[in-house]
Amino acid sequence: MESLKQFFDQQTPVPPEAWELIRSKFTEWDYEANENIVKEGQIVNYQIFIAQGITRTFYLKDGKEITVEFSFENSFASAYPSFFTGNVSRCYMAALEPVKAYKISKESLYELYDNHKLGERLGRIIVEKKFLIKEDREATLLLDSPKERFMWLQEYHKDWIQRIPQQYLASYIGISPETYSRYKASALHQ
Amino acid sequence: MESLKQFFDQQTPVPPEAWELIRSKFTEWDYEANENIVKEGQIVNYQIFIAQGITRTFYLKDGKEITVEFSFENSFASAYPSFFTGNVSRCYMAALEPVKAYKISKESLYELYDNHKLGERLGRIIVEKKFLIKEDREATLLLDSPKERFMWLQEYHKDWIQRIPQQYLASYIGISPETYSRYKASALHQ
DNA sequence: TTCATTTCTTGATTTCAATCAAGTGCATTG
DNA sequence: CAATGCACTTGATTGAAATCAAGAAATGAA
Repeated sequence: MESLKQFFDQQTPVPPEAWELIRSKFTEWDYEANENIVKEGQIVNYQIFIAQGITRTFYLKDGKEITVEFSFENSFASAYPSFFTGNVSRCYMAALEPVKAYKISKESLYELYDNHKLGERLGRIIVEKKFLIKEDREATLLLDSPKERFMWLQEYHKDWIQRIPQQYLASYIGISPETYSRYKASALHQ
Repeated sequence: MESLKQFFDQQTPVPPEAWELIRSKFTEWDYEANENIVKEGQIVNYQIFIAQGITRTFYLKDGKEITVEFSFENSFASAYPSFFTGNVSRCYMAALEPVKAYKISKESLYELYDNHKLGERLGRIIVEKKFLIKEDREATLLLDSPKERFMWLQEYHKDWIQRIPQQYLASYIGISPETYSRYKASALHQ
């Protein structure tokens, strides 16, 4: 779980004995490619830290999958609306590639929160970062045109383009697969 | 600052001595209607708790204001991307009505975080809630049509419609003022 | 390798909301 | 009380992306 330790240390220094305790709360967990980690209707009472692989979070509307999030190695993932509220999840989370993860239950996490200030701090910092991503995304969806969002992807997320099927990228930036394909073609001819 | 105490107590119980300390970190602050509380380019190192009034957060793109948030009484507001990252703000925050607020500096807040587990907890819980709002909003913007977003407003936020000028509501749900007006007219005739 | 299935591309058409443009009503103010 | 501006409405037009519809290419299983 070295990657997890490193992740925490990047947020705030974690002394060895705290790390031992934290570590003991996590269990290893693997998911196959395309496996649904979370399904709509489930109550999600855990988070995972992704050591390897990518997850995709999406909603199903009128039979269409609409992707709202990709989570990569060295980050936490969950169906957060369900996790935070205790309500059933409206979204799915699936493994895009085989995923190696460390799982922590809500119960264990809250134990950590109750007994260790450091736990609270890590929890706060992690959610602050997630909030920033969403805020950014909100601005993009409201301010930028579909074409601008496509170009943002090309400019800042070449790595995503390598690893993630095009249809999911299209859906993530809120455009149809056809439009994505056309933008791609027209970007090449320039 | 009774409203602030109540707000905290709703999140997690706050013992009297902790409350005394917390209270001492806040200062009263008033803003006039239409006053810009935050301007683009500023580094925002405080949050406010709104006791009375509404604030509106917006981006300026090509001379157009695009509203991303309303904050009402009994909630915290700030230009969070700037507050969390320390970068200059890309958005504005203005008072929609005269605002009576309690202000806390980042410095004081972080002091509270450092010295009191309760501070961390409150900070975490507040961000978690803000995150949920953004996540919900992301889903709406990606999943729902302009008309559906308008209807959502009509159904769940009648109070907003009472208090907030129409142009801002239009911008908040990502449609033009003209389209908003038309939807409104067609909703009346049904 | 071949076959089947899924993903991506390309073309034709449609549609919904933006934009452009006038006009109406309302409030503020001199 | 005009008169100026501002918010909202209504109409005409445009345009960008969705949808519909076939193919082409890539993937993967037998």
